Amino acid sequence: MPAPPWRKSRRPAQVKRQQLSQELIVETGLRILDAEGFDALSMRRVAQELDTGPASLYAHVSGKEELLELIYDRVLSEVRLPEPDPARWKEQLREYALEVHRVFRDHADVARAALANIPTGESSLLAGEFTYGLLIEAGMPPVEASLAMDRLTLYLVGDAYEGSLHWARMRAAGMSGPEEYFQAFVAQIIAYYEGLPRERFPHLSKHVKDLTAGDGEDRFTYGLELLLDGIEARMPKA
Amino acid sequence: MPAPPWRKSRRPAQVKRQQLSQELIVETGLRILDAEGFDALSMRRVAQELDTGPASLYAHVSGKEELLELIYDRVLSEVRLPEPDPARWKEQLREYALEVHRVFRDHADVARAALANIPTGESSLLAGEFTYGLLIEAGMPPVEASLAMDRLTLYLVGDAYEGSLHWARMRAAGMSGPEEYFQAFVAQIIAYYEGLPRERFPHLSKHVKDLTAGDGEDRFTYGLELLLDGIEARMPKA
DNA sequence: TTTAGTGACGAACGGCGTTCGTGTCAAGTA
DNA sequence: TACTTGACACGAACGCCGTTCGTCACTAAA
Repeated sequence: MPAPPWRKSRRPAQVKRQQLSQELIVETGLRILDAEGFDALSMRRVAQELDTGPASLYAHVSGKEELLELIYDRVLSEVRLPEPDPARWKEQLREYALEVHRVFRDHADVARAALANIPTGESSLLAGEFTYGLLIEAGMPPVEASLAMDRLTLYLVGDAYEGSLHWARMRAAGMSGPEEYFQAFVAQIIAYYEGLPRERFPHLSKHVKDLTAGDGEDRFTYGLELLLDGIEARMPKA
Repeated sequence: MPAPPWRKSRRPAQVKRQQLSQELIVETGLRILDAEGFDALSMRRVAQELDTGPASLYAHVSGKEELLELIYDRVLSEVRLPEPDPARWKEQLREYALEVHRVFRDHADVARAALANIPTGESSLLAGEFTYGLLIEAGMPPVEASLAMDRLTLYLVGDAYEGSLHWARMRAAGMSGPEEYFQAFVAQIIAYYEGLPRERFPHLSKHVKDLTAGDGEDRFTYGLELLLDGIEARMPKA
């Protein structure tokens, strides 16, 4: 006996629906984050991408905050850690920092979810163990090694965060590539700084060109070397 | 002749209404920021505080983003700058950093509005001129001085940002003072880290106590000295 | 075959930033 | 003095957001 035509079947194509899962949600969130940026990442957007309503996500994730943490740790899992070699602690710390920097650049906006999270995810912990172990085995006192690790991490995340805000602005301005944005941005700054009154801002207005020198990479490296040198100066002599 | 009773007077007490102005809006926003935190600061909340509707603000401020920038610069104006003395550049830079740190602590959440803003406000520019001039006059090449200033600023704001996120958590947990939060927080971390498998995280689990040593102030100072020492090592000899 | 439990999800709540159109009033002009 | 003009104030609405509630379809145990 056929169903009466006015009774619409409730779930037209249920069979093909893939199961929701935390992993699927995290992966989808990361995809949105990479493609459309932090501001576009909402629970509703993730649900839409999965052809469902926002309420469905809450069975697998306690809320947006947890989702962000999960995405962050998922990204950190892309960081490749070498076998620790305390004799080369400085080189290895530098390589580690550059590796994290690279991963953060590939997932620009993930840093917005990162600051002030005590690492509890698997990948964060592994990264922490690597850094901390390296400093300890190189001879640094435990308390100081904690501070050094903490500051280095703050630097990595802080720099990435700043970069991601620039990225967001670029997107908001409707630009396609970093070059275009960078160019327009620098031009703006130069124009503004050159218009400053010389007597009140003698140094800034004199060195406008130098102020805008160096891209993000240069700046990151410079700050990194500052920190590493500072740490080295405090490392007990072998 | 009395007005018909059904026609309610449109503006009951118009006389006493104070004029809106950009300064008033900024000051109100800052008050909310300090008292209730970043997440409580909304256009509607500011308008409410001024006994008006949110639309009224847009005559004086282009939007929330501009409001945040204005508040940020307003806060920076509390930073007191000494007369530059290049011979004492390191001390002065340290004092400057501590002064900024102090101001950011008084207005915890303002750092959330600060990252990635090329300084265009009056106070930001004055701070920049101070820092930059100090490095230049101390003998640092202009390009390198730009990098050093940039990284130092990033550190100041990044640290404050992290602190403000902690503050927000504290508020969300309904705690009253930093001590209570700090205590609960540290206890949580210790418990978690002690539960880690020893074989995978030998260093982390061995030095749990040391990992949580040092309060925010200690950490800030340590990172600051790292940077300053790094800069000093690059400063051409006098 | 009944029951208990779980995941999916439509609908709604309260909040957000911002825009539109209208209303009011003061200053300038004829 | 009468009229025009323009700036400001603001109620209402639009389209978002995160989250919660109650209900429904379905599965697995009893």
